[in-house]
Amino acid sequence: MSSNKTTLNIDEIDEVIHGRLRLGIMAYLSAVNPASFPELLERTATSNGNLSTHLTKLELAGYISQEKGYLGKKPQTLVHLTISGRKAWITYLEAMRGLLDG
Amino acid sequence: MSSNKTTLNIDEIDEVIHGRLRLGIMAYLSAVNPASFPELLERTATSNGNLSTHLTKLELAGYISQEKGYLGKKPQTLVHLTISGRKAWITYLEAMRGLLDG
DNA sequence: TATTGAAGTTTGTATTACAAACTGCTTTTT
DNA sequence: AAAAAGCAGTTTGTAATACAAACTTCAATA
Repeated sequence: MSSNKTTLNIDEIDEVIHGRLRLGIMAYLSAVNPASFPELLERTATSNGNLSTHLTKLELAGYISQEKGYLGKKPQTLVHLTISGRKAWITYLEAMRGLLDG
Repeated sequence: MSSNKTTLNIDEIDEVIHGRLRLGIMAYLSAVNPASFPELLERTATSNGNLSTHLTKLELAGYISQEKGYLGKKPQTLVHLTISGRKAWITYLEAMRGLLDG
């Protein structure tokens, strides 16, 4: 069994995904994949520095990959949700729904 | 309108509630109100020090109140979800559902 | 050729999360 | 009766986290 009467399963909540900004990134990527860095910047309304560090964390966890290429002559990073990332997202959704729906 | 095309509404996610342990506390209190300190300790499977500090945060936000009394001769703190806390919980649920159901 | 600008990264700081250590009271053991 | 153990919770110290300011690099424009 995945949960019992004596403990809430908050330990099942993946902290890498749970962080507010990373949650936004993952939610967006789950719908739009890949997405560019500037696109994520606009959607999440954060600073580029902050976005960069959080993308690095997601990348280290294996949930996204960053494809550094060019759009014309401008550098453009495309952020891809990986297979592992999509699985983690599904798992996160289930854990949260379990918690939120009581 | 509460959301538009250009931004995810991650700023609507209440950080006081979103923290993993506080989320567990709030979820539990939304079903069992009030709950005792030892009861929360068991359900959340954390240390008493950590539970104490997070309860203080929730209290400062006005989401819970701590009623210090006695069960026989043992001190017992009962943790109550406040009206404001329940409202904030509902709001949080809606924000998260919006984000997760995408 | 200087200046502006876009696309990111690195660095510094303030906040947060967590558990170890502590306090105070009660019950049990010797 | 004194010491030891246990329950209930708080305070304190440290490691990790989040965030934006400052920096880097290259391209387009004045």
